Amino acid sequence: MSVSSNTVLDSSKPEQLDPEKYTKTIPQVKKEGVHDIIPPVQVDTIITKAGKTVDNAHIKTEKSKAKEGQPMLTQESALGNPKPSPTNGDSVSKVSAYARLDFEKSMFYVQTLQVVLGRNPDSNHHTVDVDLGNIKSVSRRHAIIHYNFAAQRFELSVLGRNGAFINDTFVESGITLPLSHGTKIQIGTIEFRFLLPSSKSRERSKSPSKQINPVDAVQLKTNLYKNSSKALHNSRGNLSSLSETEKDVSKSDDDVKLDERRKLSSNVLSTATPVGSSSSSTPKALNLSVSNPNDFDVNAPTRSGISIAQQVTEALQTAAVNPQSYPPPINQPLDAVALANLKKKEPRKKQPKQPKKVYTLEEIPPEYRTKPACSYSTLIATCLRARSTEKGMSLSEIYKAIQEIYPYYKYCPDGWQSSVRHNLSLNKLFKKVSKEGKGWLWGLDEEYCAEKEKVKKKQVAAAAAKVKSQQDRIQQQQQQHMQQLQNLQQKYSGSGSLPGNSPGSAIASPDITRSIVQKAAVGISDSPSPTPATPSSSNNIQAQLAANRSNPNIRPGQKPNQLSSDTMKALGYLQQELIKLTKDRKMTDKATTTTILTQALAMTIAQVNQAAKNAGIPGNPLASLIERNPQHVTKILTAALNAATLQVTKVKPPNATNVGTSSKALGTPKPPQASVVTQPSQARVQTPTQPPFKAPHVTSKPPPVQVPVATNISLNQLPSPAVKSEAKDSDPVVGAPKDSPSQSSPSPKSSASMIKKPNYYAKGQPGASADTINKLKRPEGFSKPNSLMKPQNNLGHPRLPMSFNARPGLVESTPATPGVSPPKPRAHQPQPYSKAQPLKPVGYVNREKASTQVDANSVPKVDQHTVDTLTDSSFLELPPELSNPELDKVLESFSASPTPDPIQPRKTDQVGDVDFDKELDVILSTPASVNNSRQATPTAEVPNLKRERTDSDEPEGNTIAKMAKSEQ
DNA sequence: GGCTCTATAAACACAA
DNA sequence: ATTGTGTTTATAGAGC
Repeated sequence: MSVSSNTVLDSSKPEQLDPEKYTKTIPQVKKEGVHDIIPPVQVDTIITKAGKTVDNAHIKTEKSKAKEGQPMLTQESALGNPKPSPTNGDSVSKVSAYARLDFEKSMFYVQTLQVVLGRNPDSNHHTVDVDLGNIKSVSRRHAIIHYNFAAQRFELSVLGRNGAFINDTFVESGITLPLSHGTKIQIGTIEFRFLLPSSKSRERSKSPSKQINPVDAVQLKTNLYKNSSKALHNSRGNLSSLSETEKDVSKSDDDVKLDERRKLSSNVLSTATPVGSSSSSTPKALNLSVSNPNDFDVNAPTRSGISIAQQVTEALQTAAVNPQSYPPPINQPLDAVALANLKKKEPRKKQPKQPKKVYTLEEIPPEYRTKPACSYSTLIATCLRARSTEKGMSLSEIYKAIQEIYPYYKYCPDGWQSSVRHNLSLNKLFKKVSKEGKGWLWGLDEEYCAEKEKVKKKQVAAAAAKVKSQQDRIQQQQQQHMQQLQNLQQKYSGSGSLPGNSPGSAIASPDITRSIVQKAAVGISDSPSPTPATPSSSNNIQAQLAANRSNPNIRPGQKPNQLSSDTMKALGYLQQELIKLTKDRKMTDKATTTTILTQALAMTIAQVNQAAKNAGIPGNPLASLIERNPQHVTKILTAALNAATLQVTKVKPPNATNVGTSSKALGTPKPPQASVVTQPSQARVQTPTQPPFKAPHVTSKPPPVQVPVATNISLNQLPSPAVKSEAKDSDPVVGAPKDSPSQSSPSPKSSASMIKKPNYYAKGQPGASADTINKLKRPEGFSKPNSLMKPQNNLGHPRLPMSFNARPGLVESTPATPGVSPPKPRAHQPQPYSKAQPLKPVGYVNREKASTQVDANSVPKVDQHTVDTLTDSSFLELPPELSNPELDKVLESFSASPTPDPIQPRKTDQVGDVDFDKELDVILSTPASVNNSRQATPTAEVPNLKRERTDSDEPEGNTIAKMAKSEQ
């Protein structure tokens, strides 16, 4: 038989209680005792002999036992050992109890108003106050002795399946019988008697004995619950201190530590002095102690009404809170402080509000331990939908509903109510329906809900449309691509001289040409300009380049990151030169500049390749040319740039000074076209499903600085959907004229929807990466290590680094190379509904920043995009299959054979009159030595050289013009 | 880094 | 005076 707490306190942690604390609280209890409220009744006072508190008595009892060397009575001892002498005042005189259970050879003092008798606890799940041993016939919780307030007596409730014998009469399970002094009880084979204090001891009680009203008990219960709970709540923060005091207790308990005591007491039969709060808190108020076991009388129990009332209330409360649980569950929220507060005889109205029960993790069902994922607004809305009437729901009802629907809030600490209130007040989703009493009845604002739903649907639809437009766009691009290929194949099929299609041509490799062509195809075709501007030239270039792409070795979806280092270097050189050349010019706008640069680059590449092919030069002619005579390349570039400028803008490049220009070369000048962007064939242009890109470029005003769409597209990613179409920062919306966005873009929203996402997609991609931009912000940006960089000390015409020929390892990947998977597109998820978040025409973001005038300063910015594209991975990646050993041979041969200076200033001022063929014939036949010597030319010469050429490079322009004408 | 949304807490006012 | 309710403000974190 064990002694454990039979109070509502956590019996598993009796050590949490600080007897000294209780002792300190006792005076309060006495002072403010509940005597006035709940007068003691017939529960007679158990005499106190020593006048010590029961706490002390309890502790001292055990202490004394230990000190006196008395073994803690085990069940065996209790049942088998000689019963302690009742007259042993030392051992019992300090015991306070309401009753006593006299076993054959031991005693159990009932010091609480509820005592559980049962089998030896075999687990932590149940505890008993009186351990009847590990007998199968005894249930774990076989019987309960409790004080019945209404009947003002102790009673025995039989719970055990096997029933019990009361005064030799079998009582089956579920029966409750009154206990009187001397009642004989037999549970299983264990027999004992219930004894009450004698009237003598009752008389000795100093406590007044008043009649208790059962109603009071009920009231007391309520108040007690509140008080205790509140006290517990208030004392929550004292748990640690309690623990601290527990340590003190353990320390002060010099002989038997509490844990040991608990273990040892498992079979103690003597005193069931609860370590719990009630016993600890009540004794002084109870002010009872048993001076002598013989004091137990047949007559009514003696009590101090207050304490008994409290304990009864506790019992009732326990039963109420855990009706299936006797004794109360672990961690029942009652502790010393709580009980001490309970005893405070304060006016009821001042009693603090009942706090919420604090649940331990174990008490909370696992499924309710986690907070619902939904927000409070969702929470409330759900509850309102589920429970609300037309009148709405009061706050308390909402609380309740939330707790019922989301039991988590049944167990979680308070505080969420504040959030609920906050939400109700703040969220427009909720509205006050009607007033009721102090507060309002809340309901859902259905209109708002509908609006919200509407917006959500819109957003979802917009997102879906966005995705679809992307898909359509990709599809169209693919179709355009295929169509281009077909056209070009037809166009060049008979000639057998596809530019750049020579086996060894790495310059005009499909990768590069794809880059450019796709740039043109995407950018130009996406251009909503209704004017198919100069389709000839663009077609020419695109055809030429697309034809290169027709290389069957390159699959459509293949990553075009397979250029040789030579090619990359050559392209890098060309890019740099283009940038430099463009800097000197007044370009119209970004789109135009992009187009011009693209065309110029394409022209140069194509012409070099074609010339090389015509000359029978295998390998990488452009690389060789750059290697041997970069000045010539610059010259060609200049001419091509002029030609492209003329083609695109129909205006002679203002700065086209280096290469002769000839408007005549173009034949009859076309009427100035507003469209600044070269339009490919209409078939390619049409992108009906992409309104944003249909924004016309045509404008009588200075053309807006448009995002060179193509340049923002990671060409090498095609058919990747990662197409950036939205300008970043200062970039305006494609096709969205600054001044009349609605005109060019009928649906800004749709435009936005189409533009926004590509921006995400483009993030981190080569064409638009910040790194690329940065690189372009510094014209010498190619100074990145290992990049295709001209020496800085060779300004205009740098000699390519010696590593030019070293193909391997040259590739300096751009921030996002094609080999690297593109940045995961951030799903442009619709923003959560926001009351102040209308759909913004994001397409026009920062439009005002876009300059419609492209001056020299703006050109580099435009170049950034262009070069971004041109320097994307397709330019920088080394295609293994193009690692043609022939390249080395050619390069070696070029570098080995001296070449006369081929550059002869030619008098021409006509753009596009550069005779690429002748020029290249000369250039390519120029001994390297001569070129090398030229490379030593100070860069300061470059402008002069260009000027020279301006006057003398008419053939180049002519060639370009011829090309343009042929395309017409 | 800024913005928005959400959660949380606290202070305060008001009414029953 | 107390309590419940409602409002407002501030702060912090997360996501975009």
